[in-house]
Amino acid sequence: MKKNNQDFFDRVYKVVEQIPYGKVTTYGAIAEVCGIKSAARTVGWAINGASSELPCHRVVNRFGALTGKVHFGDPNLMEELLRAEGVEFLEDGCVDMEKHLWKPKSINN
DNA sequence: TGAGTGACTGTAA
DNA sequence: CTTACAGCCACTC
Repeated sequence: MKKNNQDFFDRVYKVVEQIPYGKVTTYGAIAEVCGIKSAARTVGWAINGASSELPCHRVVNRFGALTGKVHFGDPNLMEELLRAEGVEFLEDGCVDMEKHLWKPKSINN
């Protein structure tokens, strides 16, 4: 019962859309809210096939590193977008998770 | 149908 | 401490 794969994608889209301005979240957090915390890798796939309207630049790995920046077409674009939103970066090139980490809540559809 | 890959994470050595 | 391996789920060849 219930579709699984498609539903997972749909959930990912909704979660990413809920990311507030100037905030970021992690793949694991999204996957967990989607019901499969172990599917962090699949979250990346879902975002990869998502619409351009999706703020995928606010999605980073658990370290805050912009691992998906290469998929934006320009490696600097992701960082520029986040900086434009007021997101601070550490010397490591990672997002300041302590200040900008946003924990997604239940989808609640 | 089966094997390989990937925008991740966690544990082991 | 750093490096390697395995697990997880969905997609493509």
